[in-house]
This record gives sequence, C-alpha cells and structure tokens, in this order.
Amino acid sequence: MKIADIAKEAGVSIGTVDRVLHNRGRVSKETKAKIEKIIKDSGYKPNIIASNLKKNKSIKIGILIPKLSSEGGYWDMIYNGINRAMAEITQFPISTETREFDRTIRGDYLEKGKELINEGIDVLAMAPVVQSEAYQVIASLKDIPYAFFDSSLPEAHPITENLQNSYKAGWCAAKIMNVLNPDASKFVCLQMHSTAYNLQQRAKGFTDYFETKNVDIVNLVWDYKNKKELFLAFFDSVINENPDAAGYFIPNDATSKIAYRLKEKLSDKMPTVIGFDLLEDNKKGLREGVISVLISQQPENQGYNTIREIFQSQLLNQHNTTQKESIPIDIIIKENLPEG
Amino acid sequence: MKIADIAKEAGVSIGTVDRVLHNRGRVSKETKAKIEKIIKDSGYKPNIIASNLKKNKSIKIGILIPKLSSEGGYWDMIYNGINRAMAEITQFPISTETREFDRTIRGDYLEKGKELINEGIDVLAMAPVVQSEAYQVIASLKDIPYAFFDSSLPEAHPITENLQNSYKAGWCAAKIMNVLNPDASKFVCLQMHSTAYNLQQRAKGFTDYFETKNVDIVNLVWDYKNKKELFLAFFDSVINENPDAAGYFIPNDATSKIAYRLKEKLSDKMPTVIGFDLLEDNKKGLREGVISVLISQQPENQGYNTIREIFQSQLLNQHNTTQKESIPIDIIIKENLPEG
DNA sequence: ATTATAATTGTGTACGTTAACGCTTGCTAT
DNA sequence: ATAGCAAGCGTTAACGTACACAATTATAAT
Repeated sequence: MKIADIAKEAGVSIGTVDRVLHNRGRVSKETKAKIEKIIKDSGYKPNIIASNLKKNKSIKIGILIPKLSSEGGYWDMIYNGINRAMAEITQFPISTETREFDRTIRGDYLEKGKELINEGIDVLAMAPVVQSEAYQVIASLKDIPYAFFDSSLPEAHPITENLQNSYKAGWCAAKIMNVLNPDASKFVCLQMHSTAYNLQQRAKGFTDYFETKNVDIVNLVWDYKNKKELFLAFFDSVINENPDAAGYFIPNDATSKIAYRLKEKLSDKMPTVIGFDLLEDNKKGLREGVISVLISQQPENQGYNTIREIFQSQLLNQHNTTQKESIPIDIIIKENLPEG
Repeated sequence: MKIADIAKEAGVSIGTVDRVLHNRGRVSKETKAKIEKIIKDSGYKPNIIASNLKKNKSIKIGILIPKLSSEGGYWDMIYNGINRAMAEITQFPISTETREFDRTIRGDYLEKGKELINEGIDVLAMAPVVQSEAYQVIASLKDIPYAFFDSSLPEAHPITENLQNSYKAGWCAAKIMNVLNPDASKFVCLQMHSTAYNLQQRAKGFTDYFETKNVDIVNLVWDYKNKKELFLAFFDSVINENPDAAGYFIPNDATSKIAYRLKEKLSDKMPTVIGFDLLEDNKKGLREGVISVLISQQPENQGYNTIREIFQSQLLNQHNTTQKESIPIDIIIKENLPEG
C-alpha cells in the first residue's frame, strides 16, 4: 500500500493524499475524511526509506557531556556507547556535535549548552549533572527535544532517559555487604562529592537498608573542593577511627584508591569494599581482590541507548509509548568481569 | 559524494560507475582503475536508503526456535527480544517466519528447518540445540546466511551468535556459592537434561571451581526422558542422602521446583540455591527467599541482538568486523531483580 | 573494405515520497 | 461584468541508486 494506491482508491491525486498525511491543510473536509478512512482501513504505513531519501534531512545531535578523560574515564564509557550507536547508523544522515563541560566551573554547563544550541542542533543529549544550569539550558532549547543520560531532572520532559535507580543500587549494595559480612555491626559509607544527587541517593539506599538491622553505618563526606593531597591523611584517620568496620561502601567511582589504601593499612584483616563502575583502576582492584564487588551503571549502554532512541524518534518517527525500564543494577565480581 | 559525482569526476556515465561498484564487469581495466581510485580517495559511501528504495528488496528472516511456552517460558523471552527488535525496524522491509520445533521429537528440528528453507527465507536465526540436526539444516541452507542464539555449534560460521559462556557461568555460580557458604564442604549439582551441552558446561565450570578447594561436589543427572512424576521421589532421596549439603546448584531452569521442595523438607536449615534464568517461577522463588541467586542469560537481549545484527548485515550491508563479546553473566538477587 | 561480433559505455526509467508550483473553480468587491 | 483572491486539487521534478537496454567503439572475420 503506497500513497498512489490510496490516491487511486480515493479518486484523487497523490498530492491530496500527501496533504492529508502531513496535515498541510488545503483539502476539503469530505475529501480529507474519505482519505483518512482509506488510510486507516488499509493500514497504510509510510515508506520511511523513500521519505528519508526525498527529504534528505540530516539530524544533528548535540552531546553535552562532562570533560572526557576525567573522573576515571566514566564519561568516556558513555561516549563509547554513543559512538557505537553512531557507527551502526552511519548509513543514515545523522551527525553529532559534542561539547565537554567542566562541572567545577560555574556557568560552564550553561555556556556549552548555549553553544550547541547556536550550532543549530536538532536534538540534545545531555547529562544534567549541574541541575540549575541544566534547567536553563532546557529553557533555552525552546522546542528542540532533548534526552538525558546518567541522571535525570525532576519536572523535565526528555524524549528518553537512561539512568540507574541510585537508591536501589545503594540498597542492593547494602544487601551484598550484609551477606558478605553476616555478623558485622559496622560499615563505613564514604562519599566524595557531597552535592551529587546520585551519590546521595546511593548512600541513602545503603543506609536505609540497615536501618532495621542492628548495624552501625558511619556516613562520611569528603568534599571534592578540598585539597586532593589531604585526602589520604583524612582517610587514614577514618581507618584509625573505625577499626571495627567490616566493610566500606564507596558510592562514587574512586573505589580503587580507597581499596588499595585499606590493603596497605589493614592487610591482615581486609574489609569488604563495594563501589561503582568498571573503570580500569576499579577492574584492577577487582582482579587483585582488594575490591569485592562493583556495581556497574552500564554507561556504555546508556550512551548507546540514548542515541538509538533519538534515532528512532527523530529519524524514524517511532515514538516509544511503553514505559522503559531503567538501567539494571549490574553486579560485578571478579568471576563475571567482562574481558577487555 | 554520490555516484553521479564520481561519474562526473571520472568523465564517464553513472552506469559505468555502477558496474564498477557492483563488480558486474564489462568495464575496461583502465576505466575501472580510475573509478576505483576516485571512489577510494573520495571516501564514497553508497546511500543505503536510496539503494534500498530502488532494490525494493525485502528480507525474510526465518526463526527456528523450540516450542514457545515450554521450558518455563525461556524461549518466549528470546522471542520477546526478537519481536522488540522487529518492532524497532518495522519501517524497513523485513519480516519473520517462525517455526517452533519439539526438541524431544527426533527429526523435528531438521523438518522445521527445511520448511523454513522452502519458504524462501533470506537468512535463518536458529537455536542450534539439536546439534546433529542443526548441522544438517546448515548444510541445506547452501549460501543462505544464518545466526545463532542461545548456543553455538563448533565449526559453523554464523554471521553472529549470541550466547553466554556456560563454563564461566558455572564457575561464577561456584564462586558465589563459596562466598555464601565459606565453611561448607559439600554442594549438590543437579542437572535435568543430560544431553544439553550448555548444562554440562555449567556443571563442569561449577565443579572445576571447587577442584582445588577441599569441597565435595555431588554431581547428579536426572534424565528428562524419565517419567515426570518420579522426579520428586528421586529428589527426596537426594535430599536424604545429602543432609550436609550446604547448597544446590541447578544448571538448568527448573530451579524453583527444587528450591520449594527443599524449603518443604528442610525449612529449618534451608540450603543456598543457585539457578538460572528469570522465569516467573524462579523470580517468585527469589522474591520469597527460597532461591538465593539466579544467573540470567539475558535471553531477551539475545533475541534482540540477533535480529539487530541480521538487520545491520543484511539490510545495511554493515558487517561487524570487531569480535563481539558474549552475553554477560548477569547475577540477580532479590534486590536487583528487574520489575515487571 | 565491409560485415559480424565482442567489448565497452551511455541513457532512461523506476523505487515511494515530498513539496513547490500551477491550474481550476467559485466567491467577493468594485 | 470583471478583476482579485482563496480554497481545493493535480502535476511534476527531484532524492540517489539499480539495472535493463540502447548506443557506441574496438576487434576479428571475411
């Protein structure tokens, strides 16, 4: 069934059918109704291939992402996923324009966002990690659609979002910590960025799990604005003050650093260490046994899915109706660590 | 850069360029060389959209899969993934033709496979679970490409395969079993289909893990050809004979049945139960605590990926060069069980 | 030299859709 | 009555590729 068939059946020209299909007006009510009925009854589906060929439209996707090669390579993993998805659809007229922002510089997020908008992007994929500025970027977008990865923003309406339920991830980590140390009565939870919502939620999930259990959770926060060289001294004092802690939960990605320090100081009775993300350092820690468990946010898939869904919605006009699940909480131990 | 541009640059017509592009001969050596150089230098990429429009080719994918609604719904999960992928590409001229076979009927695999071939499929996606017949099907395919899901076949050359490393999965399960029962000295491994290669490998991985540890593994096999109603009596005797078993490893998907029986018989000191696949029954067992851990083969993703890769290679002519990883070993506990 | 034949190369149409453009018809305002 | 105008509809030229067919040129046979 193609437009010409509909036209023939309706006794009109393809131009008229086209106007009805695209709601371009200039068609009488009766004709429109007749054509719409035929379209409905025949189950006509537009040939997206021909459509794209004719329109010859190209979609430019803006990517707003924290500085690559920072934070242990976490964002690079997302970016790899983005590139994998792009590679799969090179055949289609789609391109990306990337801006890396520095989340520690006030206003940088907004600035880079506006740069992208000025570039004339058709859709924006963003990690809304600087909340207040992210809202401003969205406001500036006007009618340009946007998608989230890594995290979300209340009250926003992205075309898709790919992120993990942080609270549940913390809760899950707590369960594992509990199982690995059934008799323990004390664990440490050490956050490195006080402001990040994700990390707060993970810490909360972890703490809440133990609420009804007779277990002491020591919640600590190390502000990333502090001088880096002071960290180890700080951490050593944490170790000294909590000799009875059976495990350390690190809601952010700096797990290996902490794990190796613990190994150094407490080689005899190494506590359980649970952290996040399959960064190279963390994978090494897992392989060498100083980290017991890592929870992966599947950043590669987040990037990949984001692009795929943008592609589906913008180029193929397929808007997903079904509620999608969030990224699963991926439990990684030495034995199921993916190779490479 | 399009064919017309190449033609203009080479001073020939597009027909000649076309012949060079498709190796249809009838072009002089010099002309061919000149055109090939231009193609190479310009980085020309054919417009797959226009190509498909012209060719108007439709790909029919044959699906050879065990009876749906059998084996606890495992194959239905794969089929769901297949359908999800198909839904994403409805815009493209691609269709499926499914044949369900009964793996317990000798010759049925081959028969259903031949039916598909006679249907005139362009590519076959198959679960090569009946090895000898699968080889015959492949031989009958002649030059039709094929893809594997769930399992593989030595010496075959599928365009893609999506499966989990069974040995590694068993090994991983063993590690978890060990961690959950650090002081135990005996575990039971109970297989339900003696012939399935996958299950053998899982059992082997599990057993091998404990080889150097002073742990006793009781390896049992219940042949599925036995009368079903005898199973519980058999299993009760297993329980009685191994009162000191700290855990049960079930390499196949009938985990919940076993777990609930154990609960009935040994409610006071319930052993650890580790099994496979997120079937409804198993998920229930996990939620209710009779199953400790399930390993997921991500069947949904297997089906999804298989179709996607067929689509990429057959319709977009994008043949993946990079070695792909096998399906990850997905560790599922109550706390990270996906909803729904 | 002239055909016959083979080896090259060029031309034209179609794939289904889009959208600019133009044609008709009927109406309003002068 | 007639120009002006808008509503409604039809026509047509692309988009880039594939392939059948026509046309040309080179080579061989007489």
